[in-house]
Amino acid sequence: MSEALPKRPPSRGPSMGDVAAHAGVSAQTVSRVANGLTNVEAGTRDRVLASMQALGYRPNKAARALRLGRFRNIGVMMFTLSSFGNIRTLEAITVAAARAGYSITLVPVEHPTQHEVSIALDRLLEQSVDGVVIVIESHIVDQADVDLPPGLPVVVIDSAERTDYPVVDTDQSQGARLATEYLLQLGHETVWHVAGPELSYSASRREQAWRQALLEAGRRVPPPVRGDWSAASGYLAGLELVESSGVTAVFAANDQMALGVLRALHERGIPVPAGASVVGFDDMAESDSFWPPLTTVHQDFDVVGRRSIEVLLAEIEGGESSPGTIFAPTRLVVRSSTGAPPT
Amino acid sequence: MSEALPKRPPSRGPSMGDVAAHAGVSAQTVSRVANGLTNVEAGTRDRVLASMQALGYRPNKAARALRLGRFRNIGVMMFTLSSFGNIRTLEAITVAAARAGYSITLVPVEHPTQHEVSIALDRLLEQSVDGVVIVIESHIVDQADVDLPPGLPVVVIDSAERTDYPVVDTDQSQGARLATEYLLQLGHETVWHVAGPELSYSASRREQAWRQALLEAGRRVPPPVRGDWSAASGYLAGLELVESSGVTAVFAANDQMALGVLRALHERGIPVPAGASVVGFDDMAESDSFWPPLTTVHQDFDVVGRRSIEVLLAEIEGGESSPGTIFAPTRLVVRSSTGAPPT
DNA sequence: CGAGCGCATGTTCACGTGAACATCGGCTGA
DNA sequence: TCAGCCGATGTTCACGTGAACATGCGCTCG
Repeated sequence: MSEALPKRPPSRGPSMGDVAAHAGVSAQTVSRVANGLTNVEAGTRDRVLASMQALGYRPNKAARALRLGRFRNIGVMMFTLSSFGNIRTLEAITVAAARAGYSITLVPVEHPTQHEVSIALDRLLEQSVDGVVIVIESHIVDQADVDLPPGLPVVVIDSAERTDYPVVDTDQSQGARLATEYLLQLGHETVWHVAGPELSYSASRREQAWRQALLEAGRRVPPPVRGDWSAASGYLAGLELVESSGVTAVFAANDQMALGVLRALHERGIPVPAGASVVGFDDMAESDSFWPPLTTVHQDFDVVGRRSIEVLLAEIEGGESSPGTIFAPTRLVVRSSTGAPPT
Repeated sequence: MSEALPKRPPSRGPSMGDVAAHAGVSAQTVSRVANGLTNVEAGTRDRVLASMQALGYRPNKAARALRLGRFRNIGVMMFTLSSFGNIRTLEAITVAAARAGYSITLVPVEHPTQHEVSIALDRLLEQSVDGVVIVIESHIVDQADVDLPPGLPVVVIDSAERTDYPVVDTDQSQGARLATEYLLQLGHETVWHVAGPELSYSASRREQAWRQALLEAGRRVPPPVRGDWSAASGYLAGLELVESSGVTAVFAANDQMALGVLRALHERGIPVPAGASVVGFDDMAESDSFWPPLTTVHQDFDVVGRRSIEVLLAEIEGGESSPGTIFAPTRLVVRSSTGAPPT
């Protein structure tokens, strides 16, 4: 928190009053024109528009927000921009919000600690936001002793379990099942798993579905190796898996870790997919160019972003809160990193 | 632009007046406490703080902004979140701004056309922003017939040439030279280049420096192959390069395209680095896990983000505009994708 | 032909805040 | 003892906007 010392007067632009004086009408008429109301005579409207143009008038959002009690602004709280999923989600949210005439205020959380989440949430609430999208492992959000103001519309992404807020998310379970079953179907005896961090709901849901799919097929469930979503952690996990014997199929909880696994396999001279198959999750743009191109579970982040904003706007503008979870389906994208097990 | 129909009154939170009444003081005293002024008796302050707590008071940012003419908000205009550089820059900007007590409003530009840039800029100006960071190929910004309001503080990233605004950027030329000279030093006769899109200043500066370095070393300058930053375009470029004979060293204008080049080389059975060397630009987190791990030019996006905000805040709070360019230095990260040319 | 209605436009006011100025009480120093 | 001053607190006001209400004009219809 640094101090702000306003050294010079913050030159304000022209106001409605200025435009009104220039056009020879009342401020209210300018307001009507600015808001596109129809009950203004064409000639008057043109005159006002001309004056706006001439003076370079721009409506003052602060004044409008103060008057209306609405800001047309949505707060987004996000832990990191390092993960592909978060980035794409943010992009989708931003675009969807912009289309609805809302802007986005992004609040970073540098470290995923309760304390920092509380701080960030606090800062978010002091912003002028009509609603909030939280894209953070909700384990942390749950633990954080923050009480969201009761009236504040909220949507949570990458989360579950709590039923008091609407949740929008990719159907993690379906995707993980897709990946696991595909590998089994190729003839692999079982499937190893490189899991995401413990704190992440998406990670645990993917892991759970992987386990479930194996159990249902009556296969052995090997112990999962845990990473932190990063390619580096995937590499480490890959090295560990290579040590164990009999690993023929690996399902990594995201593409970045899958990339690390691929590296480990290459380093140890294991050909992919001839020696081992690898499947990722996310379908990031680059996974097509991995070596070999990665078979992965495609997530539709655009849908997640769009639906989140829809739900949030329904809350904001309609007042209808709809607790519950909306799932976006996934699909398997088969490329060259998967094949039959070595004989 | 959708219509907003406010169906229910936007429940407002408690105001200073409410807190004042609750604490038995005047609204002005509440204001003083809220702003941390010292001329309030300890007992009074405690009473006010208790009342704030009790009522769940949060200062209304719109009212404050209206009163002060300042918003503590910075607009960021960005074309895409698909490029690693943009993402890291955004992250750095967000963190730096948050540290200074500013929030970030993100405005997306879906397609890099003049028209959309104008629209976006317009929308940004209607937001309550104290300043703007533009992270867009400035070819487009230049062409767009938008006149930024004269008083508005602006910083441009990924740009150059125009001297009326401060520009903060990575030292593209230095980085490209680093990469090219390193490859020559390894014994390669010359260096092929996979360039970025024509519209990008960073791309053209990297290309220019690559050319310059070759010329200075008295080497032949092969025709550059142009991509669009994506791994897919890098793959295509790689296929094209593989056709030409005598390609032993490739400098790709970013890591994503380098990844595509690697894929093309693998596909054609050319070993890296034994058969050909590849260098990227960016040092994205994953490049360490490419196969083989990628030698690349490391950009310090944190510095770029931080310096941008510094310059912008100096403009906003100090009123000192400092046109000119600030360059952040790069460094070469040598990994396993480079080696001596095949004999 | 005049009462009344609809439509364009004007006037008033409050949204929540903080700067400027006003007030009030106690304390210092000649 | 009292003028003067300082520090805590209160009062007034304007920031730019849009809702609610007021005005005034022309036209329709009985």
